[in-house]
Amino acid sequence: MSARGRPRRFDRTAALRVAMELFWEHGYEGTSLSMLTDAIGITSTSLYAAFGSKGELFREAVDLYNSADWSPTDSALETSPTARQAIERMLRDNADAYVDPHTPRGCMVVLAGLNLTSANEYIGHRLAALRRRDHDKVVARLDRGVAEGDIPPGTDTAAMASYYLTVLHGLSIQARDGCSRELAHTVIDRAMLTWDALIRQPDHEVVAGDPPRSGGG
Amino acid sequence: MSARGRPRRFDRTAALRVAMELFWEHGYEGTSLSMLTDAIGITSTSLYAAFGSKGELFREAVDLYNSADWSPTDSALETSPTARQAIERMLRDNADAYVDPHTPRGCMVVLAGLNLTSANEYIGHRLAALRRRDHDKVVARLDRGVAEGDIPPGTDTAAMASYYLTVLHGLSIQARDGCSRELAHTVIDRAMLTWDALIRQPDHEVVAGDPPRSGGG
DNA sequence: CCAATTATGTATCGATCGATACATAATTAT
DNA sequence: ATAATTATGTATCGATCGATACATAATTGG
Repeated sequence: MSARGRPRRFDRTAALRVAMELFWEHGYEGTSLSMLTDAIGITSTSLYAAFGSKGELFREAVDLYNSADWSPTDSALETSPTARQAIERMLRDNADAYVDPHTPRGCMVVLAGLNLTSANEYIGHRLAALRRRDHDKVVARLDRGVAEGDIPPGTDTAAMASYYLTVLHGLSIQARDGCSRELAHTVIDRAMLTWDALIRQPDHEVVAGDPPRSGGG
Repeated sequence: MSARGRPRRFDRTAALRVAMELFWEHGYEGTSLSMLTDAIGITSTSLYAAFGSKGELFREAVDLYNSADWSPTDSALETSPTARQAIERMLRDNADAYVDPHTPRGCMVVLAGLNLTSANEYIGHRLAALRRRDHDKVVARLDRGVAEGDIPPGTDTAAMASYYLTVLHGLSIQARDGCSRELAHTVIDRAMLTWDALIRQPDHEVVAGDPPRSGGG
């Protein structure tokens, strides 16, 4: 690729990952250039040459965070056979990621852009747009459930999506506050009770849906 | 009180409220001294003379936020006759505050200390301690429900509290993302279904609890 | 070898951060 | 009136913010 010129002395991908974890933990404005350069082990000159600016670096870090390896949401929604299983897997896989001891706690998209100076408000808008996209994906998956018959027609899928995303976003705060994996899954147990209470309408048949798990496997 | 000396030319209480709203909206590090002095209309000298430091000012702002006027949680938990009504009122009154157009959206205690430099981590710890205190209050109210008979003995009140606080914290993010008051209450409708699914055990009588509201008061 | 290209190292930019020194104004106690 | 006390206004502190200028090192293309 970049054959010409003096070769880069550091691993750009590894550096991006270090930056992602710093932004993830401390947020955009809570992460300074000196924190980034110290953690990566390069000078600010090299960082700017490789990534352009702090805002560009953050954008790349968010892209990395949202890539398939890091974000279990897409695969949970797409591969689960029923809408109920899709929601539950989305919640449980994300919860596992939120309390993973190898990475900062909670969701970067939720947590990294909340405390911003006016000059950097666009960062918050970008992350809010990503949350809106997740909301739309959940609604689409629920609508697919309606189309496929495992959700009764007439169900307010938008409200249902908002409810489960509220739980998901709340779990980011719980994770930041140190909650255990077990407790997170117990919370999800309770959140899934809503599904059974709402979807099992008296005049509708329930097609699929596994029983609520108790522990969290 | 402060009879001696030159009288203060600004309203300290009003200034504190302005500071509270700025910290509430932008977080601790997202609010600079110049933002504070510009919004209040005083010089940094006067601000330091009146409040000591940025950290002290923030502490007073959090105290104001947690005072009875601003925090409906305590009154909801204490005055509601049943545990179910206490939880539902806590959620609905807080949700109303989160989307109140006269104040920043969401909960200051949840949102203001998430993106911090290492030097200011104590701010995050202080707010986390307040969230833990809320958790303990909810558990205490649920335990009281067990003692008074409207919750079956053996109920995992700690898990129940974590669940409802997860929903409450998630509503702060939803509020930041612009959700309507109606949608917030619809989310709470769904959250309260968990109560009925868990508390109405087949071998236990339900003593109290109003039916789930649909719209939101 | 030489030119072109790309990255690095040093040193620093102007702006802003939170915080203060110092002199002055306005009030009360005596 | 004078001293003591408290607040204000001006001007600025050292540190850090994100970002760059400039010279040098290391590689490829010719």
